Amino acid sequence: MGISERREREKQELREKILEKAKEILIREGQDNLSIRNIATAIEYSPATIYLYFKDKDEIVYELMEMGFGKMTEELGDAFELPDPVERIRRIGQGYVTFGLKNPEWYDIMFNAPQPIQHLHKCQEEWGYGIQLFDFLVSTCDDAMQQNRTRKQDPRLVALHLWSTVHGLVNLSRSQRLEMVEQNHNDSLIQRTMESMLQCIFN
Amino acid sequence: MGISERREREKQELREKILEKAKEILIREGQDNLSIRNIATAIEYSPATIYLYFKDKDEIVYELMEMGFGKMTEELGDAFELPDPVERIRRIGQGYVTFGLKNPEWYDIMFNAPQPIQHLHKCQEEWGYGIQLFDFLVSTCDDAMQQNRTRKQDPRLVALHLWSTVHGLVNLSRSQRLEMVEQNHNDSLIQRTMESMLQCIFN
DNA sequence: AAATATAATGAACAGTGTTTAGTAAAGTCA
DNA sequence: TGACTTTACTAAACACTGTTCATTATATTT
Repeated sequence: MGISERREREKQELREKILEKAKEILIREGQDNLSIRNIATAIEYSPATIYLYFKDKDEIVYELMEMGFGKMTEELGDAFELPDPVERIRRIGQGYVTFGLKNPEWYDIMFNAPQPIQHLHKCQEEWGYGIQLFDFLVSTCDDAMQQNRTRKQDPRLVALHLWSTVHGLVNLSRSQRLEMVEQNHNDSLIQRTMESMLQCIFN
Repeated sequence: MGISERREREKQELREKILEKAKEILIREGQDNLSIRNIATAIEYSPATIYLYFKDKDEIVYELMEMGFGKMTEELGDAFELPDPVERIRRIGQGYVTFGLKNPEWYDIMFNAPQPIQHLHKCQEEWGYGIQLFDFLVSTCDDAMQQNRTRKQDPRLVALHLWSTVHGLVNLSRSQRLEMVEQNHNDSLIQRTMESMLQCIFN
């Protein structure tokens, strides 16, 4: 009988419509306006209906985080496949920061918001995308080390150094702290700082 | 006539009591529970009264940010006066990160929250404490450069590199992203990453 | 004591996430 | 087709949030 299958499909469709509208609200109105009621209005259902498709708001934000990682991975494009490890790191770093500066709402959900992590804890699951990205960075740092492009040390320390810096730069910009200490702060200052870091880590 | 002076004094006292209770709530219950109503209950006045002493909540959070800077400066202690610029940077960096990890609520208000910056915009004022700290860092980097302890370059880039990294580390820890990618993440991993950065910038 | 100036508040507004009891619709079977 | 069951949905409520404003209470001055 195809009825229960159709029902399953319809259920899936509404679930995806909720996420689609949530995404639109996030982009157009920001995280502050991403409320259950606003999503409900957008999909033309009552707020309570959303709870038949998602356990809570954390789960919706978690799904948005996954969408964000998809978007970022897409934008990073072929940077992952560059043969030279240092160039790989450079291009990934630039792409990461550019993504963060151009999509602060996405970035915030992916790397700052507590909701997705809360959801992972509730499900006892791992942060797949994050782990994947960090592990790739660690192994790329290891590649660079094998080629004597950087000092011998725990590659996780180099990876964390890199990640912290780009994360810090994006957040200092997003929180308006950078423009408070550097009036003529622009993307170039951030780019040059990144380059300064790369020059200092690799050779 | 001393009456208007006494009134002024009483007004100041209640204002400070509000901030004192706000601070207590922030420490004991976190930023999420720092609501006007909770403060009102704590000072045994109605919520509306608070608006006779502060323009809005942003102003209260701004004042807490200033308190936080006082607290941090205190904890950094004599690190500012170390004669060796690199040692100065090392100790300030360690103090900064330790403060951030031990006082996430304070740190968040000081370096992440939008409210204090919103307040500064409304008053058309500058971020005094932040500028002071960053400028000190820039000039310390300059000192190190004069002593040939680091490559010749714009000291602002080195300062921003340092700040971004420690800011990134504190935020990755605070947002639980670090423990998601490194199960046995502890303060030592962060400390070693900082040391790795210092080894790579200075000599 | 009456008039005035200051201080404080109750109640409301428009919002938030979430739960629950009850209703409407759809599917099943005689 | 009509009765029964299962599924889908929602109105209303709860306990919150920041903020404003008309009204009341208190303190000071005349």
